[in-house]
Formats: sequence, structure tokens, C-alpha cells
Amino acid sequence: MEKDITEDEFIAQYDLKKYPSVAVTVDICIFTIIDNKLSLLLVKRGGHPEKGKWALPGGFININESLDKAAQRELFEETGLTVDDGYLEQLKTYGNPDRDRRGYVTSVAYVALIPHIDAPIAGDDATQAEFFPIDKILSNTMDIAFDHKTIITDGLSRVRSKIEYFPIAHKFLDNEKFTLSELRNVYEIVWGKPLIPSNFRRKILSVPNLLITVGDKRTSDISGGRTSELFTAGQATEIFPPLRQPE
Amino acid sequence: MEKDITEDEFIAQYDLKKYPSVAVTVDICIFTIIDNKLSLLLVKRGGHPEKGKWALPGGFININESLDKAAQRELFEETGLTVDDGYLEQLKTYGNPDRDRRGYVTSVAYVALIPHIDAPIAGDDATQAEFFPIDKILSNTMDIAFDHKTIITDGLSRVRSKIEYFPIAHKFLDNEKFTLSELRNVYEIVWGKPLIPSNFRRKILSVPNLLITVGDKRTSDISGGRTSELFTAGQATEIFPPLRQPE
DNA sequence: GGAATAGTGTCTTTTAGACATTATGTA
DNA sequence: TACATAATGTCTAAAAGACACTATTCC
Repeated sequence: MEKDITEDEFIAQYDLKKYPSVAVTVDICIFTIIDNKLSLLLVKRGGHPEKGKWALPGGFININESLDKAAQRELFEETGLTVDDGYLEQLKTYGNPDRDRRGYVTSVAYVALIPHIDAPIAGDDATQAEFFPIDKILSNTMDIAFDHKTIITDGLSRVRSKIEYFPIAHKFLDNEKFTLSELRNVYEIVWGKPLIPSNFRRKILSVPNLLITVGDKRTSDISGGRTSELFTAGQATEIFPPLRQPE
Repeated sequence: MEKDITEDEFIAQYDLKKYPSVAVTVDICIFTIIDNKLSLLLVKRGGHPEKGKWALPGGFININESLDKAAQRELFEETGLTVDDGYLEQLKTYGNPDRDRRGYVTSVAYVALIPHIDAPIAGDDATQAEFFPIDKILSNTMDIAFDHKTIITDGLSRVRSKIEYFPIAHKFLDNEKFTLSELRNVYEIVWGKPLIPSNFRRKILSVPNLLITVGDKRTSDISGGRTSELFTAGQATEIFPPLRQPE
């Protein structure tokens, strides 16, 4: 055993490999809104295992990068977006000996919210990359690889609850400046429930520093009515009291 | 490259070691209440690295167990308690190349709430195991190993918010049957703020199936007043609308 | 009996739900 | 002008904050 050696000496002679060593991947639930439907990016696996099935974009971490950096890299590789273009947070880590036939592969899952992009990019191991409506993905009509369906379910409920407390819903929108209708539309799509416009307005505008009037007007992307005021996200870091899902 | 081979053939010739392989540990924030103070179990590191510093109990996963099982095992090793004796959930995963001098060590952190136990058990690598008040731990007077102080901070805020929505506060209590004062006391200690007893009662009892009257009475552990009714946890899985921290 | 908490009741305030009404733009 | 949404306002309901008051039990 060690006896009165320094930490430097200890490190010099230490071999981490005496402990079980596992592969770590980062997989991302990249949510966006397409045609007024909450959608998620999946890639078709080009190689074994689970070849031909749809999987979350992701991959093995590099030995010199943090988990967060790996997630940011993956997001960029698949979408061309940086973390500032959207929202990215760690979801949960999935690890057990049986989830991947190649061995003990642990997946650190992330959730991202991004605005609409023209075309996702298929990575190394993937033949296609495509956004699908979340309803379709969860409807059992698609072949989902590994335990990714569980991850997607967890990711979806994270998003649904996260937008209650944190001002991140606007990350789905294509413009820095948006109308209240556009923002409300995001909530309605993510929650799958209609909101009463006047109540939504009252609530959102009652939170200090949540939205900033930009002094400009245009007609909402989603409406045919009159023009409306434009807002940008303010400095508020939380929505308190939170917005609540109806019912 | 592979060409029209089956998945079985692919797995047979596959070597996962071509990807960066990291060590995975599970570390647990084991919270309990001692002398009306929210406390956390720490172990003093008996070996390098970070020798002599206080660390979260934990250790490397075994290659044949899931992350959750590893956490349950660690909890049992340190406290003698099973997961049913308390509450255990995954917190977050911490991983970057620099957090442990031995190499790329990823820590999957968990949070546990447990009732009072007589004596924690020091594990292999630890010379002592001891509960400390959370205030002391965060007061910069203790030498905390690795990035465990960050983990503890995250764990604390998880606990504080989790008890708002989920009926887990009673896991701190020593008895299946408890009074409303005892339960309220838990909230007051975790949040560090006093609650108005009558309002707490009204709120808690208004949630369907949250608490069940057990038809028995005794005087509260924490009081010198009259006897009060005893309750047990009901089947409710969430507190809705949630309890809110004052101020 | 006095002290202390248990338990009930009430008034007020805050916040959200529901929806009517008016304003202002587009087609 | 017709229509659709923006924006404002109002009434109601739900829920929480504050606290008075009564009931029990221990010492």
C-alpha cells in the first residue's frame, strides 16, 4: 500500500485502469418547432449496432473535453448552431451494462431548444438526419435505437416543465424580436393546450424584466390580424410565480 | 470498414476501447436532519488524491451494475439503509478532464434523504464518516475534496425545490407515523424559514391523498404542547399546486 | 392553573381563469 | 368594409398570507 508518499508520487504511479472503465457518450434531444409541431432531431444509424434505427444525435466524448463541451460540439456538428443560438442543458445520465451491445456505454443526455434551421447535418455514423414531430416519435410507428425512447420521454417532460419557470421558450423563435402571440404559440405547442391570450399577456408582462419592449411593431408570424408590439428577452432569469400548464 | 455483416458478427469483432474510456464514480449527497439542522454525510479521504479532505461518499461503479444500483449500493454501504428507507434520485453528472488528477473521472451524483441513523460507516478509502451541518460545509471552513462543494450546492438546491412538488419530506422522519408539526419542522429546516402552522396544515391537508389519518395520537417530537393526530404518507405522487418557499 | 402546541375559523391579498369590449391593422 | 388579432378591462374563483380564537395536553 501507499505509505507517506506525496500526492505527486501517488499520481505518477497510479493506474486508473484498475477500475472498470466505460465509454461515455453524449446524446442530445434537439427540440425545435416545425409547422407548428414540436419536433425532435433524429439520425438514422448507418452502422452497427442498431443499424437502420433512428437514434438521438450524439457520440463519444473526446478525452480532452468536458461533458458540456462535448454536448456543445455535437449540437454544432448536427445543426451548425452554437449554444448561444439556443438553449442547452444536461438532462440525465443513463447507464447500465445492457443498454448497448458493444459494452458498458453510459449516455449523458442533454436537452436543446433551437430555432428553425434549414437542414440538419448527418454525422459520421448516420446516413440521414431529420426532424420528426414528437407525436410521431412517441407513437410506436418508428424504430428507435437503444433506450433512446426513454430519454426522449424524459427530455420532453423536462422541456414542458422547464418553460414554466425559466425564460427559454423564446429560444424556439427565429427572431430576437418577437410578439406575444408568437411566444404564446410556443407554449401552446409545447404543452399541446390552448391559452387565453389576454391572461397570457397579463402574466408574462407582470414578471419584472422578463420581456423588454423594443418599440417596434409588425404583424405576428402566426396571425392575420393587426400589428403588435415586439419584445426581446430581458435579464430575468426565472419566471416567478411560474406559468402553469392548463388543466 | 464493415460491409453487410450481421450485428452479431459486428459485436464479435468490436473493440469499444478504440473510444476514450473513462472511470465512472457515483457520489451521493446524503442529507438528514440532526439537532434540527440539515446535515450531510462526508467522509475523510484516507488515501491520495485529496488525502485528508472531506468528500462525498461514493466510489467507482462495478462493471455489472447500473448507475442506480451503484448508488443504492453506496447508500447501503455508508448507512446500512436501503433505498426504501429513504429517498434516492440522480442529481447530475460532472465530467471534465481536470476534476480528478488520476485521469478522466466522471461523477454521477445522487441525492438521498434519510432519517436519523446512529452511526455512519466509513468505507474503504475513508478514515472517518461524519454528518456535518450544511451551513458549516458551505462556510469555507472545511476542506472539501475535488469539485464536491459544487455538487453539494447543486444537491441542496435540488432538495429545497424537490420537496415543493413531491411528497418526500417525510423521508427525513424517523417514524412512519408523524405529526403535522414534525413534517412542518422538516420544511422549516430545509428551507431555513418559519412557516405559519395553520396555513401549512390547510395546504397539506387540501392535497388529495397526500396524508392519511392513522387514527392515533401522540405528542410531537419537537413540541411540549398537547397531543396531535398522526399521519402517514398517502398514495399521492405529487403536491399540486406545490408548496412554496416563503419570500 | 399556566404554558405551549393543536386545531378551527376568518379576513385580506394575490394570482389566475373566463370573457366582454375596444382598438388597429390586413385583405 | 369585413375580419382577425391586439390590447385593455372586468368579474369571479382559487389559493395563500396573516392572525385571532378555541381546544387539549403536559408540567
